[in-house]
Amino acid sequence: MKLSKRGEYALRALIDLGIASELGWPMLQASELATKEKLPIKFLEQIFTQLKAAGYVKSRRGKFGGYSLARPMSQIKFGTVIRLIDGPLAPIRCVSQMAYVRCSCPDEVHCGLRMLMLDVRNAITKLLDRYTLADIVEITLRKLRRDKVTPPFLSRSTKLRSVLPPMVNRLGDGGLKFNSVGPTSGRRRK
Amino acid sequence: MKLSKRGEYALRALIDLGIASELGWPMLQASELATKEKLPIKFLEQIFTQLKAAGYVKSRRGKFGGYSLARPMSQIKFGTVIRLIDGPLAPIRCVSQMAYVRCSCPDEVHCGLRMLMLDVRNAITKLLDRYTLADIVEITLRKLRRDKVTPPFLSRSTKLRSVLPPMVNRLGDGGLKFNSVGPTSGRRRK
DNA sequence: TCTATTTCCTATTGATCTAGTAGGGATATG
DNA sequence: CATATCCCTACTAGATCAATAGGAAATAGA
Repeated sequence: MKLSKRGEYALRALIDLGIASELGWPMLQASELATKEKLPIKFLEQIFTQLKAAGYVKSRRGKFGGYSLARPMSQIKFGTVIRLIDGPLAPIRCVSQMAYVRCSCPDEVHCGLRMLMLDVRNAITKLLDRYTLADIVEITLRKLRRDKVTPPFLSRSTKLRSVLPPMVNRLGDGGLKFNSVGPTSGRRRK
Repeated sequence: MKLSKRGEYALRALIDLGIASELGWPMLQASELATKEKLPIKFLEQIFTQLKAAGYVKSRRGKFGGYSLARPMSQIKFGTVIRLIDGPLAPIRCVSQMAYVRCSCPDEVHCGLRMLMLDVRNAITKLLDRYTLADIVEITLRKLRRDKVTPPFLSRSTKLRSVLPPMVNRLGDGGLKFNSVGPTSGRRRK
């Protein structure tokens, strides 16, 4: 039940790439991303290599090079990316659809643990296989605008446009039902 | 997104202990459980030690010793057990309620990844913190009876009662809504 | 062409975790 | 006392994680 750092950085990178591109900045440099999000550069490079090999990003090298998304954000599902980097989503292999392995229990059909874990698996994949990069980018942008905050990797020194390009807003407000966040939860309305 | 073997065996042990006890067999031996479920004995012993220290099981040693549940099954939640053995349920610590740790991202409130992972965490805990051992044991027993199967660890050589004791059946059929299982999915009705 | 900047590629490493194994001690039964 | 059980400590081979290191190849501008 854990996302590796590698996986976490990969998703962060994709999301940032998505946000930047949506704001008219289709290409980001690894170093840029690393400093802003405080990730180790060399590690991030490795991750990009992996993402590139899988067709999620493309790159340009040399001066003013960088990485950009290689396909439409609406076709990048989180589940698929996580599977690529961290392996199967299921808590135990005997409930994995994509990478099933029989377990050691004598009777799989009547295994209570399996029933429970199948539900857990389904709950996880229901979210991760449904939401795409487009969804998350959209929601994040909405939040950022609502609170009048500029995403950090856009505070570039040179050539930063003073006015943000008009944003697409395909969904009505409240389209996706993310639980509102609130720090560590606990009490909410005082 | 993964349950360790240690965690898996712990849950298996508890479930079997629950089933056995519900059938009038309050105590099981580690060796017995290990052979029937095909788990390494010594490893299982270690796990029992841990479960005992946390108050889930109690033990009796010497000849005819064994392990039994130390508290009512309805008070044993899966989430708690897994947290004990495998640590936090949340995919990343910054969305963990029980073991929150701030992550490296510059702005937690506007972090898209965090929003998504919070949903995943909630989906997981919603299941694991709701279902108790009592629930799973009940469902499993129902399934076993429906299909007229005897749980393997009850096929003990000596002193096995010929007639199973009357079972409690506190819930109407279909009370808990587990997805019906079906082998590896794929095609179903040929 | 030369230099600076970027991605690309391969190898290595220290730390931690996983899934056990090993060996024997303490305790209970008959 | 013999036997069966849990109890306790230590150890380990292997994998995985999260980087780090060093340089090669490509690109842009002077």
